[in-house]
Amino acid sequence: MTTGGVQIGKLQQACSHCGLNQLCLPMSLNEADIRQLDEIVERRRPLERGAHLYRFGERFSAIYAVRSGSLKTYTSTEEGEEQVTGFHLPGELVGLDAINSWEHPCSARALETTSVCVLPFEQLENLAGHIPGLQRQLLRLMSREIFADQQMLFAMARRSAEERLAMLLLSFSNRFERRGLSPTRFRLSMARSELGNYLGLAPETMSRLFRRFSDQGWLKAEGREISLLDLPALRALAGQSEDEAPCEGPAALR
Amino acid sequence: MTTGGVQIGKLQQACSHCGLNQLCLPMSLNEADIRQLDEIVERRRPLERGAHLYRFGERFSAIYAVRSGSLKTYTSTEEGEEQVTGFHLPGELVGLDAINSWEHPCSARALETTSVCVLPFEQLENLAGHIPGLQRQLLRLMSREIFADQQMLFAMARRSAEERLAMLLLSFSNRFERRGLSPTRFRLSMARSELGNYLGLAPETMSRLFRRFSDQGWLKAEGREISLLDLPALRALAGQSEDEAPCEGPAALR
DNA sequence: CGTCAACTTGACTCAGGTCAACCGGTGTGG
DNA sequence: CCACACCGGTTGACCTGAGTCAAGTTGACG
Repeated sequence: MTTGGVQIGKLQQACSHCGLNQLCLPMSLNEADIRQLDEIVERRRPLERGAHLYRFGERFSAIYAVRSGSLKTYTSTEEGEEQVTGFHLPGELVGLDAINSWEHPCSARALETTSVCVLPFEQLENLAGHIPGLQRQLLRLMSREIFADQQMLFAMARRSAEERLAMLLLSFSNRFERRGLSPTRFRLSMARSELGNYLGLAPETMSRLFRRFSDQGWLKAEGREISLLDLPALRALAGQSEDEAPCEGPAALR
Repeated sequence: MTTGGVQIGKLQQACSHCGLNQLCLPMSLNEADIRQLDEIVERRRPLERGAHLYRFGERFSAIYAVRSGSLKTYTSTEEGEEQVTGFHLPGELVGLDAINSWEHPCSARALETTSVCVLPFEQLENLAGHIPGLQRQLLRLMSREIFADQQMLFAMARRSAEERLAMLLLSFSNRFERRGLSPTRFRLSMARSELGNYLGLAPETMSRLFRRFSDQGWLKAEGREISLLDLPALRALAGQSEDEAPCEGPAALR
């Protein structure tokens, strides 16, 4: 047992036993392929709240899958402005934006105690060349990220503050639901101001929005504990028709 | 010779002779690998201005590389609102956002007479499994797209209308320059209102911005013919420091 | 108990949207 | 060949959603 971000060994959970494997990279791989993937996955001891997984400008060496907890990724300018580019929940990959330049173009920081699986990129690339299903899944996940960013772009360009918040809440709702958790009651691990930053809104605006939403009876918010009380109303606001498959479409919003 | 979108044969230019091959997928492949890539590339007769390369909801079968001309991609809601998600110049790939769902989540339409190379996805995937350099380049280009979308997100969330326009103009400038064209004089193939839509701005605002920019002596605009007269001023506005490598960083903005 | 950060609330401001009128080029059909 | 319509663009007047600033309030934690 050593200090630092040192590997703890492949003792416990392998991908094959991980409850998230149907959301994550192993999705639709067979037993043997998953075993090969397991060979290259490193598991470190968890990050503490506020700790960085990587920082802007660091050399890229691996992509990461969130195993438990949550992360935010953000860029910052010289002037110190910060822009949150995403919140990442268990089963989701981070670091895909660094493949191009081999440098992380943003930083990733734990919002709570968080453990990740480390996927050393060169080995992953190599393995993907041998396992078509893995290559495909990697491309799919990157494609999904592109799509999600475009949805978000649309939201930022054309949607009002209310609509954006509704979309974000539904996005969380869907992402919790996919993991088998309640789609209507969940605890957010980030501050209002971080949500606001992500949506391009001032913290004061967030506060007013939450108030308006709970006055309308659409949700109850006790601090970071959220209950969504009227999904149809939120969907209507977010511009999702009632029957729209909530797992595809705008719901894939990050 | 047949009608419709039929293949015209691999007569003329193969990737190996294409002037864009250092921007496009073949980048950093060797002769032999490029030949294999050439095997699967289809080249159709050009799209006319206004014609669709694909439409929202269509089954995904291939990604496309722009060879000449230009495209816009856009999503539209049931209510008929349209949101431009990108402009695509020669050497750039489109359709990457469809890999995830096997359906195009947006439409792509030619802004002028445009020819594209068709890369049937299953064959491309297969080939990428055999040619590590190809797989890597594909991942790189997708990664770059993710990064560019995030830059754009940042711009939409935190930047003023002026700053956004400056960024977009510099993006075009850089993209023309990479192709060996003038970074300061170019013809845009899209309407002001399409630029505005992309940036989340009303056409009236675009008009006022162009006026303000030319009053300041930063550019001259005669219709769609643009001359950038003061790159440093535009860079300052866009938040790029003078010496910042213009080919990486925010310049990769699409 | 004091401190600090997250969150609220209210008052005011302003960037950019909306609406309406108008201009000039271009295509079209009589 | 001309009249008309249409589209993209421009300009002005006005309005409003959300940012900003300032002053609390609440809650967690040492």
